[in-house]
Amino acid sequence: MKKKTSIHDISKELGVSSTTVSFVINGKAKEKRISMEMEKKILTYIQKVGYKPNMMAKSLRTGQSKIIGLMVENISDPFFSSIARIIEENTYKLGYKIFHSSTDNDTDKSKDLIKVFRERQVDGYIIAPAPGIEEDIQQLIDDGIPVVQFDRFFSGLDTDVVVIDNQDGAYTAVKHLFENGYTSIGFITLESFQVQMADRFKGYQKAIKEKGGVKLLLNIPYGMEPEITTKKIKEFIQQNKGMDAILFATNYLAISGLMAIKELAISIPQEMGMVGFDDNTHFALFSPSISAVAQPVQEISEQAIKLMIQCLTENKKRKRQKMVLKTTLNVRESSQRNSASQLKVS
Amino acid sequence: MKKKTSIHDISKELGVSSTTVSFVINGKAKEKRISMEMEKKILTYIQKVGYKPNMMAKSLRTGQSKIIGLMVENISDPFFSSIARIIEENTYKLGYKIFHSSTDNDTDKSKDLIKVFRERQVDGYIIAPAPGIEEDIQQLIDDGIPVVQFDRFFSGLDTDVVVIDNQDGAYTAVKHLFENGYTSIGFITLESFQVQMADRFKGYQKAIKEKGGVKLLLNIPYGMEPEITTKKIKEFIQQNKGMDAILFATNYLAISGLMAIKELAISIPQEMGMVGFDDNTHFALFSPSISAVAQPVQEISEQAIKLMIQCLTENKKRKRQKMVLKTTLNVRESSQRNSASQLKVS
DNA sequence: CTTTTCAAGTTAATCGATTTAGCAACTACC
DNA sequence: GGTAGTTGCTAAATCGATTAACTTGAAAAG
Repeated sequence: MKKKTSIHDISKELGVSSTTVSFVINGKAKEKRISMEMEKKILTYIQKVGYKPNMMAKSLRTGQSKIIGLMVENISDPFFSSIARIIEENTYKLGYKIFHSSTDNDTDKSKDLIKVFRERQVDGYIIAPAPGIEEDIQQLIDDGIPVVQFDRFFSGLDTDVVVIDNQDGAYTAVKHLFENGYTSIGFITLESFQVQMADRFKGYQKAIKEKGGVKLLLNIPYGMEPEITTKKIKEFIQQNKGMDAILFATNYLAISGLMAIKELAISIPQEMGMVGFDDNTHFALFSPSISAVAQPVQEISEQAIKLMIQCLTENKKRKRQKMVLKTTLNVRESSQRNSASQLKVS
Repeated sequence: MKKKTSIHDISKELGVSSTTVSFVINGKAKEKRISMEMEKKILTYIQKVGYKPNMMAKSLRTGQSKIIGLMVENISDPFFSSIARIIEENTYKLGYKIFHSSTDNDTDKSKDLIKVFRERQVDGYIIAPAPGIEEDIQQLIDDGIPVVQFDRFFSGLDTDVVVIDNQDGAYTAVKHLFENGYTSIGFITLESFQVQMADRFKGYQKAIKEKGGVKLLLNIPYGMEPEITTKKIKEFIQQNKGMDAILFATNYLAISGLMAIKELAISIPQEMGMVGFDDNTHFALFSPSISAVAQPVQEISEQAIKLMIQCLTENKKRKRQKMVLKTTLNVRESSQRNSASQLKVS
């Protein structure tokens, strides 16, 4: 095991002080009045031995780890993994690394993760917060650590926020179903008081009220096995014979719902229309293809990074921003019984 | 911004030396003969102020970062994100954190990432290597840094390896297609010399040879846009009219293939059978459902961690292991024209 | 000729831990 | 009473960087 070369090894080898080497490495040669020849000499040598600074030492001294903590619900969920991918890619270019962790939307796990991140001197947090960690985030803020909330947020906290217009997304989806001839629309969502879910419900409710329709609601507890979810959805469908369309509040609920509908041998979109919240590449490939409210994943990621970098680089007393991004309704076969698929039948 | 309490703050406050505090924190109280009262006193105080050690300082001193680098092809690919999730979860319990990065299977990007990881003093690497980074990994080995290769590997390197039996997986899939009455089976794969792809091809070839069939091969360059891939697959299908089944070498090739088949209005499994390599939760939900060779994701992840932890904790001269895990063929509708779906038709 | 200014570096403290070597005080034993 | 052993703790070096403060010699200014 070769010992890595340190800045001291370099300084000894070249017969200069480590200060000089440090200045050169950090591009402060001009500023600190190091001669061109010295600079060249050091740079050449560094190149030759392939010196790489020890970030641990650097971080210890400067107090900056150049690590951003990313806390999501579940990194294996396509929505979050896409975001993780983009965030990772972009922050990397700026010299930051990402620690990420899945919270499972669990309070204790989240609290614990924040602790671990703090031990690691993470510079800032991009976080889709689990319920019940408001105080922990407040603590971060009090300690001057930048936080960007995304996907959902605690409104009582003075942080930057990137979210989508959940209410509008759900509203548009339900209206779309009405316009396509569906009359009794159900909403299957998570048993959750988090804003993103609450807003999707509000959007649903608003659309229903406008039409004077009846609310048909199913709440699934968080973290349920897919099979159990499917079973519950089947029961829900059977108990509501008149229901002819469903809006699903998350992508995996839509998947479980699809399974339920398949098992009940109900035809989509003829007997039952459906729209999912949060689109997926595969939705276009199902037969029938599945309509969905698409989140602007790229934009969410980029805005979250942008805000985080602003926090990290600009003056402390920046005003916090809240970005609300628009969703897009991707209309496909599953929600249109009076168009394309209708034509096929006739 | 409150300054975090350090071990010195504690020692000063309690009027003891920082050595003593350190011993207690690291559970060496008995070993280092610290009295019970002193231990209790320190532990109580630490609890009270919520002290958290600075891992940067710790790492600097000990030379261990307790960080494992995970390099995958693409973190937003379901296969890799599932693995990332499991690895993250399990290593976390052991006090390790994960840095991960997507290589895009790109040589330069991978080399660069290894550099960055080294700066960060990553303790070990779990890596699905991109082509052309054999020397860089060898360098890691020479420097005594543990490496576990997974999914694919360079056979010239003395590292632990976790892979699946790609050849057998592909062989079984093709044989299955033959058994279900398909006679002319194509193979759509990536233009790649990496072992995992080479082995899948070998398995295909072996099965074809046994039956005395004809090889029908399409190589798609890596990193192609899905639309272009779909176009190429369409052309391939049209140029090979006799071909009645296809094995796809990756999950996203299967998706592009599905799109191509759909656009050509060819019926599955009647006119064309198909099997994907690498299963996906959604495959069971397509109509028809898609058969696939499933990788034991959980086991791959667990073995990779196990081997890494062994490297990290056991004596240096451990013998490297190569684990070859079995795949499972999940038979669904897309590959059976003479069974369930056949019955429906008759 | 003295004082300033400037160029080109260097010294040494520091970040927050770990760890080796050692010190004082007490007990035990012959 | 002298020596050895034990108990309970501490001093100080160290990891590899950064950086404020200082030095030194030469040129410029007065």
